[in-house]
Amino acid sequence: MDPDGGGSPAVPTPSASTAGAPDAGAAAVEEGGGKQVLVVLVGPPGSGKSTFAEAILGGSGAGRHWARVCQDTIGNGKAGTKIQCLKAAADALKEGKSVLLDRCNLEREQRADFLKLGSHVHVDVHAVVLDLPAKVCISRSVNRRGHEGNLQGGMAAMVVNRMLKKKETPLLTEGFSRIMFCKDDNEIKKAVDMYNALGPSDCLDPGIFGQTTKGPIQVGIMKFLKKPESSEKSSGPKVTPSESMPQMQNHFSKQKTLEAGGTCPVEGENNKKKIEEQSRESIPSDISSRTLAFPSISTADFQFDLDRASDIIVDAVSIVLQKYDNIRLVLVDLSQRSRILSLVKDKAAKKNINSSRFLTFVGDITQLHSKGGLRCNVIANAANWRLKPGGGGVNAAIYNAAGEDLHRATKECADTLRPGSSVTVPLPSTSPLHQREGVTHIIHVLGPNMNPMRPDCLKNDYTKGSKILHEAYTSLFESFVAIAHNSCIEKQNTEPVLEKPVTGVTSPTDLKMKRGCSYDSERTKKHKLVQPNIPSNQAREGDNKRSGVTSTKTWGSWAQALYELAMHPENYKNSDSILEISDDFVVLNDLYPKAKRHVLIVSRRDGLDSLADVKKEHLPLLRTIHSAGVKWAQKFLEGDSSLVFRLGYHSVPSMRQLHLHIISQDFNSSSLKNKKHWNSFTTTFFLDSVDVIEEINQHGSANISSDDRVLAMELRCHRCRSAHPNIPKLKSHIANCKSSFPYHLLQKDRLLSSSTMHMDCS
DNA sequence: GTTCTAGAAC
DNA sequence: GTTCTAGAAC
Repeated sequence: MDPDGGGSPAVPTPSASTAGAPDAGAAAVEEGGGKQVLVVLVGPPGSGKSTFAEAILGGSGAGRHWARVCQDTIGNGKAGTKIQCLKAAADALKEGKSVLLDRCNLEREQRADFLKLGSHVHVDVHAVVLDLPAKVCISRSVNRRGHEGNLQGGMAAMVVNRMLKKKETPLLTEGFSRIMFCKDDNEIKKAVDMYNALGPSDCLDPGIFGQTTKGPIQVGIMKFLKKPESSEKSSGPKVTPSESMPQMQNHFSKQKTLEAGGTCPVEGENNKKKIEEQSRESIPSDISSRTLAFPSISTADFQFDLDRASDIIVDAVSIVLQKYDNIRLVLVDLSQRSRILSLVKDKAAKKNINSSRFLTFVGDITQLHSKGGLRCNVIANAANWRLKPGGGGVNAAIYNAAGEDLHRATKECADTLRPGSSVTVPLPSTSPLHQREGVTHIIHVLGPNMNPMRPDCLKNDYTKGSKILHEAYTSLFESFVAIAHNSCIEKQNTEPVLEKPVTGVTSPTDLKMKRGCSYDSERTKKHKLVQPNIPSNQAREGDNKRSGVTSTKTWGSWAQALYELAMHPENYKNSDSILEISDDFVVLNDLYPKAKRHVLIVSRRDGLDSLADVKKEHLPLLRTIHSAGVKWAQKFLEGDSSLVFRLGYHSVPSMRQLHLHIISQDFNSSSLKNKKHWNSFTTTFFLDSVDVIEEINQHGSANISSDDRVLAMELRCHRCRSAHPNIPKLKSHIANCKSSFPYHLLQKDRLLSSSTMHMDCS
């Protein structure tokens, strides 16, 4: 075989003859003057690393002994680690073998320890970069089945997308003696042939081979996940292709903005100083990665009523800040006399929103750092539905400032945007906006239109308009939280690579994944209800208006089951579902569990229908119930230490009688069927018991800010916050998502696991 | 809370 | 044709 068959200079022949190579073995490797080789394969999932390694292991070879060290398989079913790979590589090298390192190795940091290993044992360390187009890797990884590391399907697309964004091209200065780039299958085959022909005494020429200059990697996850909608079907605003859609009436005057120097409308101080002070006060130093600057949506060209809009902004901000501790939001407007800024500022103050976590800012959103002293990595764009540059206002300004990179990157992510949704676009590092202002992500967001001169005018239907505007801000903030969360995780945890959280496009309405994810959609099985073992004539009816009931909600007969249980637990004591009965509460398995473990602790206090009725005097009861919850969670953890529990109340429960949910966070249950189920446990609708107790202790009542609207929100993974188009896709995702939980859940014992409860998990 | 089912989405 | 959602009924 001619290893250089194609005559490509990228694939050199071994410098020593491969003919008649001596027999294999560590001694032979030394004798021939050739060295053992550690081949560091560099490439994302789907690039063909394993195929490459297998082809050499299975090839006829020239007598060299090879070992494959593969992170996907080294954990014997569990996720492998870099440490395991390092050890296996060191062992193989000690045995005189050459090593094929089969892991992604895309980042310099991920490669560094293996290069150190190579220098310690005096072997040549080569990099073979499987530099195939992103779309090829994504397509392969999405479509493959039976992958060793179980990275396939839609999840794989997101992982590949994310990993490629972080790719750092190997350099000789890292310590490689040789780096070879393979751009297609043909070049990969030549490289395989070359290593197959490498006898124990052969060595390959040092240097770089096959590299071509390339622009920044533009990966297009949405090409594989999203099917572009036809214009007829789109429910978004429709304009003819030639129309432009300016978002704001006031055209930017950049010169003016710069001179304004970004002054906060409230305090006449220099903004830079103020921002810095605030950062020192209560915000961590790396706050820029957790700051979102956003313009007011829909209030300029789309003519949304400013008073209503300001209510919605403050409400949406309030919700997201309650949910996430460690983020900062900045509403930006160009005008010193901005009415929306002053309305929002007043309402935020009235609502006691922490002014260091939410602020208003006068300035140009494209020059926040250079001219305003405000560091933030993420800015929102008031986009048009076609996600095109032009028009006027914020959209034009951001596209102008970001250059062609933004247009290109946006096209890779999505084609259109519907009112009420958002899409995250990573801004290439080549963009001037990235380089000058440090902006790493743009989140395009589209709000409702009230302007009859613009398409899809809602004709003053503020019921619909307000709903859409709220959805737009919620989607924007959730998209931002996903970025901030990932940024936080990346800093904390550099391995294993495949376990890093992923962020995709964050608009459920625009996200159209290909079908094919497996999901067990069996029709509902009938669950056996708890039946009282006494005649039902003892069951009371019409108790809703009994004195002592403070909430005004009326309960249907079906919603009274827990109340009946709490008042007469003795009637149910033979039921398998009842786990414990005390004077204060009854513990039972939820009849329709939404996770592997899901139990309810039902208060027995008459008059407490839901959290809305709870006052300071009920604190001891709440603490008793909480302790019981912790006890039962601990009991379940003793049976299965892999579970993670959350204890909390529904803001507006369906069933009468105060009850605490203890629910494992796998959400692996056939009873979890719809959006309402999911969102009732994973949004602000679910109030953690620890927070409820604290709020009641401090303010005398629970803060029930969420209502039914949050139950209709987009489906997001409770761990990585990625959005999913429907329940089966979501379930398929959460079954595999290994991202750590959002930051706020990791605080204050909101999550109970074998590690937080200091249990022996061996 | 669930079940049922029409019709939208694929 | 099948899958999935959402709203009505209970």
